[in-house]
Amino acid sequence: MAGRGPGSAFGKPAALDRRLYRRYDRPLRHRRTQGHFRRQRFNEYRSQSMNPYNDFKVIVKAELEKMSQAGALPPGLDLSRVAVEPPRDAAHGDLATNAALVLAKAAGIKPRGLAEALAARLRGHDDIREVTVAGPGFINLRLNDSYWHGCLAAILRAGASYGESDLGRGRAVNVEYVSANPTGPLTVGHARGAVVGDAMAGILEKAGFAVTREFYINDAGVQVDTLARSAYLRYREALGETIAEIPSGYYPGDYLKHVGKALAARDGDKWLEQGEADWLPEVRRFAIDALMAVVREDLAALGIEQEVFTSERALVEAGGVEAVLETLEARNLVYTGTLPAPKGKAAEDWEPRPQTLFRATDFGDDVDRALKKSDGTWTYFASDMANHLDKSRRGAKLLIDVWGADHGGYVKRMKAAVKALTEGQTRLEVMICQLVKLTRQGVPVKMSKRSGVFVTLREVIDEVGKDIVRFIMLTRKNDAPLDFDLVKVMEQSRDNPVFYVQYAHARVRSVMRHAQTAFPDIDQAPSSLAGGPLDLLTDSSELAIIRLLAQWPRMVESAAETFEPHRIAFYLYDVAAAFHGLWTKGKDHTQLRFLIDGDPKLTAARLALICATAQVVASGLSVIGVQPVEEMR
RNA sequence: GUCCCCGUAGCUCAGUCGGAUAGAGCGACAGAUUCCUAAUCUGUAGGCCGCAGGUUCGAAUCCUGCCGGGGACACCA
Repeated sequence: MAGRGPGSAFGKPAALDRRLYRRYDRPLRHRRTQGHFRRQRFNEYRSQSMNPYNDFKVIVKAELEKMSQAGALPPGLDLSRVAVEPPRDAAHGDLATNAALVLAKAAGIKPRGLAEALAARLRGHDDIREVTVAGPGFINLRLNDSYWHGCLAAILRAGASYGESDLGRGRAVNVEYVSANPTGPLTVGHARGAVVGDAMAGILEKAGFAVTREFYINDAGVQVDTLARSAYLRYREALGETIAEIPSGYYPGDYLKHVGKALAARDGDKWLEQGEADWLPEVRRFAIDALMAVVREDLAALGIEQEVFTSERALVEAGGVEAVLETLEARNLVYTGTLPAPKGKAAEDWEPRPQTLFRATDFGDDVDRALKKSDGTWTYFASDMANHLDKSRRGAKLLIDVWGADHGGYVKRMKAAVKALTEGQTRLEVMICQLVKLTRQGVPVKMSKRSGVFVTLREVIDEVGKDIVRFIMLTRKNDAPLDFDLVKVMEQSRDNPVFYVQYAHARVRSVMRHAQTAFPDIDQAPSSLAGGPLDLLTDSSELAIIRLLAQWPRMVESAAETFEPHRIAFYLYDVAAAFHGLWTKGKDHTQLRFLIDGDPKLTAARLALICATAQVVASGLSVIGVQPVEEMR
């Protein structure tokens, strides 16, 4: 109906996709680990990184290697499944490793026994305060407070770059999103895909990928012909004709009146007496240009700027589909055949018809797919294959498409196509976005592109602001339906995550402002705060926040690896909750307040903590394209 | 009929490439405000993780089959 956009929500990659991704990534990751290892050895006195999970994974693996060398473990064990993670329950410790559990079988040692042996070795480490073996063979590590203080300092010194990783190692990724028919302004339906795609791009950038943001303009189908005819109607109207009613099958929206007027202003009545075949191509081109300008403005209002806009029509005219055909024919993947009738659907008008087909079934699809329509022109699928081949040839070995849920049935064939066209060298990941249910105080707001009374994206942005739109769109997994209530998202309460997170940031800024007057001698530059007496931070709530902040890099990586941008929003909510908790704790226990009269040292340490908190919140918001606020009023 | 997604507390949803006693918000109940923004916070109650098998030392997570909800099923985009 309208490009790929109108759906809205994210999709969790299927199991098969996860496996594909891992295969693609494994050798690289392995190398990365080794690199880490070398660096660690090379620089033994380096204070520490900002990622305890990576640091201690290296340490755990090093101890395992030593155990192998000492004969306590068989040589050549596969350590790839060894993980160091936050324990499910913070009461268990700061870090937990599953090493004993995953190695027990291959080593022929009982998990508990292996765990005890490894634990004994880890007990010698400087930063580790306590090592316990629990459950079936988990090893829980508790770190010295000084380690976390060092972590906090490192976070502050890293500044805006904190959370960046080299997961992507500069590899090119193409993220294609929105990709609507240029037949009208963007609607709320498009907004989710737009936000999800743009946030995904931001996350991948943070994770070290070279990201291209792309928009594929579906300007070659019958819908843009309809657009042209609708615009032509408005053109006649602009020249004085009375159009009583827009016939069904035409786009009725008022926005086309501007197009009609603009065309009349430019060309006068030169198209009035001509036949459709003569005026249509030019009117179409004119209308598409006009509407793409509107679409770009709508995207800009959302804070989205895609650097590549690919026109389907231009791609086809440049011979893109021929390139596809050539590639496929070289591999004998094209033939003429007749597809079976679709089942379960009343297909009275169906008739067997020989078609030009792509052997999609060779690549996991359910049925071979048509490349040509009955009128001899290319199918949308054929030109979309050209689009994907083109993207791949431009260098991206990972392609991400963000589609609406109504295109879910299209995923298999496009993946098959990419596999065939690139001989498995390029991977396609499709993020499916479910519908957004737009309501106002619980009452559904209708949106229908053709009715002319739809709710445009612009209207929603004007009403609630782009930052709220962006954040709310990421508060659900993309493949789950999302409720968007125009009133609720403006509420200032804990159950409104946007507010809650923004408020945490604003509260920090508020304290910092107070500190400026109460403690003018404290230099608030993060690098200065990092040098403060951080060892004064000893309360469990304070250390809990540092641990949470230390998870930011792995949050970025996990969101990138799983293609799940919503994780960022949930993480930020957790950080905000920890901060608000500490704040209120200071109500009951005044010694825990951030600003302590007569104690500039403790105050400086507390400022370092909340400054880092605000920094991570701001960093997270920036990754998903939301502007942090200085105050809420 | 086939394929894809989903099914977790009364409601809305998290659950880190299989791990420990499955978490949060809302709602309910009980509390906290001379003090940096109470726009917040603390606590209590509430679960055969749709059902049944299977793989595994170990399953909400992986596999199979059902049940229930949504979406897609030649030539549209």
